[in-house]
Amino acid sequence: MQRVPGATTSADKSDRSGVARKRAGRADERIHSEIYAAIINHQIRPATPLQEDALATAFGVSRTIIRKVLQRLAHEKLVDLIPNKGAFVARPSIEEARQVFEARRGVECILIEKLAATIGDAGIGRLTDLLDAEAEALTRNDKKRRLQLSGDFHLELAALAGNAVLRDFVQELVSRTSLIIALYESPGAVPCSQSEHRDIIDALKQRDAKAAVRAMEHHLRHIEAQIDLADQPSRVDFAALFKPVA
Amino acid sequence: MQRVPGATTSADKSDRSGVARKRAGRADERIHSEIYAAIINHQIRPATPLQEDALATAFGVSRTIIRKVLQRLAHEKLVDLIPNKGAFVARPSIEEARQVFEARRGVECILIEKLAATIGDAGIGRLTDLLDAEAEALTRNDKKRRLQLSGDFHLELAALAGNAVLRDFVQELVSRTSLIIALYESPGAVPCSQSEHRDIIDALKQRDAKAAVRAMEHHLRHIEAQIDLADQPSRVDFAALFKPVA
DNA sequence: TTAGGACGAATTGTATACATTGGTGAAGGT
DNA sequence: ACCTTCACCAATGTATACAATTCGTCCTAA
Repeated sequence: MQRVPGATTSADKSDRSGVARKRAGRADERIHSEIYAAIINHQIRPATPLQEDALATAFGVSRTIIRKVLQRLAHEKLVDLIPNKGAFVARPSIEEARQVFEARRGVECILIEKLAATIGDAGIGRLTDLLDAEAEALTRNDKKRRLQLSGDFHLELAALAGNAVLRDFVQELVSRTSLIIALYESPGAVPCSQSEHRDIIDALKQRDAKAAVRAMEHHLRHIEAQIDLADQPSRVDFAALFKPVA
Repeated sequence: MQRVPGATTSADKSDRSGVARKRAGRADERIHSEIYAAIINHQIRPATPLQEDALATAFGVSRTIIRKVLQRLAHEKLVDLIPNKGAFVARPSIEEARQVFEARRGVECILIEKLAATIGDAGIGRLTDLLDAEAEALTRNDKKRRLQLSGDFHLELAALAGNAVLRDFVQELVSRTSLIIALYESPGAVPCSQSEHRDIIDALKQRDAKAAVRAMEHHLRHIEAQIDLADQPSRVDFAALFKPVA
């Protein structure tokens, strides 16, 4: 399609002449990353429709690619794919949120227990760096970046444990958590994670597995508590509410 | 393509006359289930190429559908998608197998600990039924069915715990385990699971969380031990082996 | 006036045509 | 004889054409 010389939208895309022309093979990778980031960073709200044609023209590819990306995002539970209706940014229910947090407590506590026994100074350094960046974002009141870095912290923990399977699980759980926060966070949410992340690092430094697990569990329960308060903001079960009198 | 009247395979597909016409919308569901089952049941060996055209004609659909299914299977880690080469039944490495088992120990032990506190008689009944079916398959020496039921047992455990997120994790881990077994099981593998599954149920019956966790961990380590023995059966690192003398 | 249905626009679902890649093997030069 | 080169083939990657569905709108009839 980019052989039509007049096409404006695809013009800048096909203009990868001089530069190392990005092979098309990884275009869907890039598109996935961009949409993924936009969802995680709350640039696209839950329930937002993701129309195939609009995205296709926006990225200068055909719907084929977009559909592939949307399917992947659906598998990652960031997108709801409703047959014949379209794709929408996922809108996790309260119950789903509960289960995500329960899963996080389980998986991340396992990981941190393992980490406490195996982590080296390099690993602690990496975590400290993230903590510092988070602190800096806090002082700048950069909420987006804080959320991002807070997720990265957990991601790095998972990566350091050296189990790709569990790392992938945590990645999915962390991104789903981001959606949950977008939906349910109360306006005056307390900035929590900073000190709690420090507690986790401190426990790891001393190779105190018990304390590390306790810190992690407390941290996750704290996050959950902040959203659990807004317990019934959404859909009412009209069918049950307006049950016809028999 | 299914308008060719003589095509036998697609005949029942285009025959949407009398019976409840299978809506095309779920055709990919069915195809996924079939390929999934074939991989899990060891009817297709690891590294087997899954050619798009062949599958498309086999199922009487276009490559579009097949590609969708293959992508999903790839995300489920049952299929390796190699760019410009094709799809192949996944061939998990030894290290990957190790990590899958580690993850299973972590996740399933969490689940069973929760279950010990919450399971009801109905749940225990369901598990017992599966155990009986497994025993019956054992006497009939029906290996395929035993493998299937053994997986179902763990699946049911995960389902009973009432956390869809963790259930999905276990489902993925169990199916990946099936691939691992296909690759690495030693010929004279001892039929283990039967009594160990019973141990787990017994512990659950008595609501003994500690014992249940112990039984589960022992069970999973036992399975892993059976494959771990065949530790270097496969690819040799020729680059390292025949390193040129410097 | 309103219930009901038919048309139409918009959007997704599927199939097919075209482009591109990777490999195999034959031809030709060294 | 061997290595290189090139052309062809088969299979995947991508775009597009076509079919099917949904939903809003408008028109008609009671």
